[in-house]
Amino acid sequence: MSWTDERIDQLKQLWSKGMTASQIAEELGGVSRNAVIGKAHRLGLQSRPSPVKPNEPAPAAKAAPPAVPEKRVEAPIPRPVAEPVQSQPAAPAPQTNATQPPPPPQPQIRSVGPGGFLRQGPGDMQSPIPPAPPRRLVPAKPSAEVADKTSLLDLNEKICKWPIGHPGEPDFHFCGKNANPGFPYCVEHCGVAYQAQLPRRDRRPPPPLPFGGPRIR
DNA sequence: CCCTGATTCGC
DNA sequence: GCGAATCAGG
Repeated sequence: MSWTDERIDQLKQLWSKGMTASQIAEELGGVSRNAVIGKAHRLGLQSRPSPVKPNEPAPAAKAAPPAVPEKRVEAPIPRPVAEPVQSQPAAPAPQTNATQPPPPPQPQIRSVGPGGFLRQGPGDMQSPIPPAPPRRLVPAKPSAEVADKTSLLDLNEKICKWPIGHPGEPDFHFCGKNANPGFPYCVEHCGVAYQAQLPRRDRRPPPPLPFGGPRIR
């Protein structure tokens, strides 16, 4: 396997996402953990909490220099703390590529689920699936605001338990629609929750989670 | 032992 | 540039 632009991009994303080198290697396939680490360093990716680091570069144990200290003194700066931290707001450029107008993303039905819900390919999923309800900046009144929301206490086997929003937030609740018989979710959310198993090659985007998407602060 | 990332160095 | 081998901490 070679490091194509695509794979490099995946590496960057997964690495910055906090995945371990092993996980990334497995995800990419065809590369070892070491390959991932090596590439990450060559790319200049910021290293996250590493098990061994805080010390000054110890003498290479391999060469085993008997008495001669070191011929190439690299003058290690004691405290190079001020490293230009490049913030990565994960805001990819618009990429207004005139040569390649984005093809109309047509939801492709992969199969039909037991309850009649339509399975989609992962690539057809919208990024954060259930759009999180508007965030409140101030705590809402517990009573009126949450009155019509399906709370944890309202859950039973007949209603959809798909979470809306994030736990702990005032307006966190559950879908509450009629559940697909035999499933914890309604037909609609079953379509999101249960996807046809596809070969690894086809699995591009990260698996959708039954939440309002990754927490963004 | 397992895991982790860092580093080295032959290719 | 690549990555196996190696190192070293948890």
